[in-house]
Amino acid sequence: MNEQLTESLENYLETIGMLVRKNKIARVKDISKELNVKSSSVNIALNVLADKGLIIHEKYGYVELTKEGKRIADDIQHKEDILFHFFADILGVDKDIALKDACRMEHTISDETLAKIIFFIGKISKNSIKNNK
Amino acid sequence: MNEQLTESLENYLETIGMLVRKNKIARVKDISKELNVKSSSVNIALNVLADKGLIIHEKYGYVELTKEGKRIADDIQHKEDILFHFFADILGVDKDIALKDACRMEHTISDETLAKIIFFIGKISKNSIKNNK
DNA sequence: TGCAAATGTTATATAAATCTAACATTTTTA
DNA sequence: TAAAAATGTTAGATTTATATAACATTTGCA
Repeated sequence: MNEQLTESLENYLETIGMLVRKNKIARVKDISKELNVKSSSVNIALNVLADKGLIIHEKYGYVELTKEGKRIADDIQHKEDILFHFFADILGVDKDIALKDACRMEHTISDETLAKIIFFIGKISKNSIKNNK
Repeated sequence: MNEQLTESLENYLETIGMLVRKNKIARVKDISKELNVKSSSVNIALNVLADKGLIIHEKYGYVELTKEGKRIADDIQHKEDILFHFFADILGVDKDIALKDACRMEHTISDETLAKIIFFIGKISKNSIKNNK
């Protein structure tokens, strides 16, 4: 159940999660547009994800995340959010660059390092309040 | 001249740089051992790197970095060093995990974000001295 | 110094991720 | 409601990165 997904498959899951949040549904066309790949590529990826039990996709129908698929999608989105916040708001990196970096690093950062970053953000924020800046 | 290398090719370059630093020379066998790939895979990668003008590799001979190859290898190594230092020494991440994360993220972090991290490390260090801790 | 061991290379195969082109189904609309 | 447009799927090709197996060269030592 816990085999490692490729960066590509993680991106598909994350995108499906985002589309469901935004539009209630996720379609092949939307995934394709979002990831800048052809819909034939999307189909192949969806078959793999369905085989792994991470999505449900009936022919010509919408794409849905299973419970496990949603867990993974949310986890990756969370990593992206933390990294983006850290880069853009704490380090002061340009927002476009911060997002691009976060979208790549979300696939490789360990839970341990992420946890330390979250802890660090908390500490920094408290200090800012204490020092009134 | 500035086409983007794959993560795999960057790892080969970086490893060659490390071996030359450590042993004066880099051999196919050592690269293979270091990266945990077969020497046939190393050979294929070396051909690609030679085509791109990043290494010199005469048949059955040692592998050398060109000036441009060395520049790239050093750049990646520098990114790894900064990330490792930041994770391990500033955030307090376990050294093994910090290194593993640094070795993956060194391929995706932008120069801008790296520069902000370097600046941040400098600031933190100064504060530590000022606050005597 | 010649042979065995170590090292390096090439040929061929496989997996992942993408593409184009052809085809199928569904949706929209005249 | 039938034809056109939009969307989805499948087949087959390409690229990258790896592997195994067979072969070539170099090195080290009896």
